[in-house]
Amino acid sequence: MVKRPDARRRSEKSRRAIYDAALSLVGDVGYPRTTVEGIAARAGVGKQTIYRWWPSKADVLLEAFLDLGERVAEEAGQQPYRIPDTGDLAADLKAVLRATVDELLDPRFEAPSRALAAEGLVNEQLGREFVAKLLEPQLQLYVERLRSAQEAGQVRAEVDPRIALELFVSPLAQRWLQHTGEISHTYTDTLVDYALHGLAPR
Amino acid sequence: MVKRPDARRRSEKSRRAIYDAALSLVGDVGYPRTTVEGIAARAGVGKQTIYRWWPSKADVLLEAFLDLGERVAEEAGQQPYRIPDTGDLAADLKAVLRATVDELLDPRFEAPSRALAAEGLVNEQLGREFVAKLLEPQLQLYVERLRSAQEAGQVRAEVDPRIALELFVSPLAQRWLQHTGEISHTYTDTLVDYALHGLAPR
Amino acid sequence: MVKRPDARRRSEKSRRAIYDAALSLVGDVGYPRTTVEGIAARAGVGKQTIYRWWPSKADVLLEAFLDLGERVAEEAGQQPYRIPDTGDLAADLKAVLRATVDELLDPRFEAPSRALAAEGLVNEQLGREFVAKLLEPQLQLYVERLRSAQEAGQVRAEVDPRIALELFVSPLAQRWLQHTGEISHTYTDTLVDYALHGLAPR
Amino acid sequence: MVKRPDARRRSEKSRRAIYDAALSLVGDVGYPRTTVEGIAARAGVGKQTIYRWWPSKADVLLEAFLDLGERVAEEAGQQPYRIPDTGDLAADLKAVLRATVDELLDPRFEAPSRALAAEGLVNEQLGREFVAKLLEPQLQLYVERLRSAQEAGQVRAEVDPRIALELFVSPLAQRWLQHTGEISHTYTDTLVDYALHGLAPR
DNA sequence: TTTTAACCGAGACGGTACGTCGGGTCTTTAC
DNA sequence: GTAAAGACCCGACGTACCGTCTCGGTTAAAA
Repeated sequence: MVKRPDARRRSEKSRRAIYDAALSLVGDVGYPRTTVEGIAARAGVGKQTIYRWWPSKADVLLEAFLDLGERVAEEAGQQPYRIPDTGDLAADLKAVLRATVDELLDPRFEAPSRALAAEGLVNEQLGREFVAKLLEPQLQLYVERLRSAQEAGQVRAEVDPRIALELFVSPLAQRWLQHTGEISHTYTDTLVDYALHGLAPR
Repeated sequence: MVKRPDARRRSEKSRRAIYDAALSLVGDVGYPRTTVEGIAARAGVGKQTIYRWWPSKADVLLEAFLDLGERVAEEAGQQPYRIPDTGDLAADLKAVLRATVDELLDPRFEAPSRALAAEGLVNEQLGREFVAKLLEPQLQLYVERLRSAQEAGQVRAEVDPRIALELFVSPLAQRWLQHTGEISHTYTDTLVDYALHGLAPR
Repeated sequence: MVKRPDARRRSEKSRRAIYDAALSLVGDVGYPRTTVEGIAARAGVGKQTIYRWWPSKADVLLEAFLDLGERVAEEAGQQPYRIPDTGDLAADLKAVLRATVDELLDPRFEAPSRALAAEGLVNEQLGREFVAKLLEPQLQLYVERLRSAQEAGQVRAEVDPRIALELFVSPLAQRWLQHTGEISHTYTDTLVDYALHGLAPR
Repeated sequence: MVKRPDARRRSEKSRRAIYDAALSLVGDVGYPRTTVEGIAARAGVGKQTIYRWWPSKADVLLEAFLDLGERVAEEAGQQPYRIPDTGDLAADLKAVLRATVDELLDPRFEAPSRALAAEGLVNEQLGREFVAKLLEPQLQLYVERLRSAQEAGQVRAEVDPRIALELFVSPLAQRWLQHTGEISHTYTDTLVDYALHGLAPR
């Protein structure tokens, strides 16, 4: 039987400091050279305080990143986010993807999210958590927008939205993750056009 | 000035042993717990022999993997590979993607290629090499097939093949890498259909 | 200025429990592996309750040991102890030393007293306390008995009793502490004989 | 089966540096605050180099101390040491004990030898080694001198020299180790006198 | 054909970080 | 309202690997 620490007595100050230290360290020196000891030192915290609450540095980073997302969302004074629905599917998708491109190029997000994605490839458990907590909720928004488009007759009824969304989301993801190409607003606009109207002649 | 070792005197036996040890270790214990020391020990080789020829374990693995690919190709008694061109673009693409699915599910490839992809996300230099030596050559085959389809009037002339191919390749890649969904022959068939004919009604 | 705890409000039950836990732990796992945390846990007491009243585990043990001595003495229904004075100095000394041998071989005393002696070698302050509270009072009894023997003409007048007693006490102590030889009744008898009559021929 | 390191490849420089660092650290900060990490740092050596060759800091110190003894002995350009035998037993013993007193008061020896003695009380294995390698050889010299005195008729034939020597050696040892009294030339002279001629009137 | 230089297996070395343990302090919770 | 429980910061533990280095020995190129 493992001794679980008492979460009620947890120091909120330390938690915050650890999140901040983790994110800033990853930004400064990169993920592989970020160490638990380094996080503890920068956070002004004992190593044990990290090991008490997280099993590994990847988990620290995941939580720190989720927390960052929440804080950013809160700042933006948000109601649960949805993809805009102006009636023009192409325009709505292009707008959202342009925003995504901007976010992917934001250096604050770059290092930690790439690090998490990488760790997730190799560490199955973390990968699933990463996907479930960060990726899927985003993708679900596309599913909803595509459903609405199907009702409006702008997308064929027999199309599976969960697969359809990958036509424009995955290419962007891959270019960003694997540096297989530049990412830009024109690029994502093109993706939307290709996906909606197909490659074959009409 | 760096001392370059004399490649002519290199022990072929050691090289082979190191490749084998690296691949089998990654398969056995996973990439992060694969160590240079471990590879050396399993290969029956001094550590220095590894460091003499490769700068890092990632590079060892990359070469080992490239070598594995070559050997497999050789076994298959292959002329330089091309995507079949039967005149039916959809059928050709589906066939190739089905073969890719089979390969991705082959456990021999699973651990090392996932490991390399992951390392490539975080280690820019390795990532570029991975893309240049493994990924791009594959993608180039699609570019050629799509060009031929354009000439045959099966793909619109203004479509950029390098982007177009991502509509079916990237979704598969992402599902496999990030476990965001199952991969199967029906799935890739669907991708090809969606990509060629678009999501919007005709 | 240090905050002194209010000794009047001290919990007698905790004190007892700590003494018992400390002695039994030292007996069970040895001094170096006895920890303050371990004592607290076994005593069912918070660590702070120990640190409130003692500066270190050595001091806890010293007090616990003194207390043990007192309790044992009490059990024995004792008036302040003196060395018997039957008029036969040799016999009296031999009797006392035999009793001491028995005590030294009692496993209840072995671990803690050896531990305290060891700690006292290295921790000067504790050493002085150990000597002052445990050792010197014992030695003083010998001083008195030897004085009485001098008055009876059984010991030369010019002999310094404080030094003289060391002739039989120190060898026993050293053998016990440093395992430099076995200790037994015959051994201490011999010591008394040698000390009283000298090594040189009469 | 434990992996034994190859002693032939051992770095003599590191060994020396570790001895020096260990002795000087014990001298500077005392035994309990001497850490393996500290020794490694001061010696400019990796921790593993210490753990490779010694099981604990106590063993490092023991060897360092033995080595110091040897070096000092070598400096003194020594033939195997013996207690002088001028025919006058009392004088010879007094001379040797005076020298011992001087050595015990030498600050170079003080900290490490006290530390070793202390550790030896609690760590049985080390204690035996300490006694066997350092203490007993010294005591044996007294045994020989006393035997010679017995042959010369200056010590009673039935006296056991191994016990007899404790009459003057142990008191000195105890005073030094446990701070139970000052040590000086007059003190050891007195011990010799008492031991040789006894406490009882002639 | 001999010499000789480099590679080779082996593994010790100075280091860095790991994850754990316990010290001594401070805070929270429960009796 | 006191003290148990235990989280906290800190520092040392002993281990695992890192990447470099040195040691003999073997082996293949140059002389």
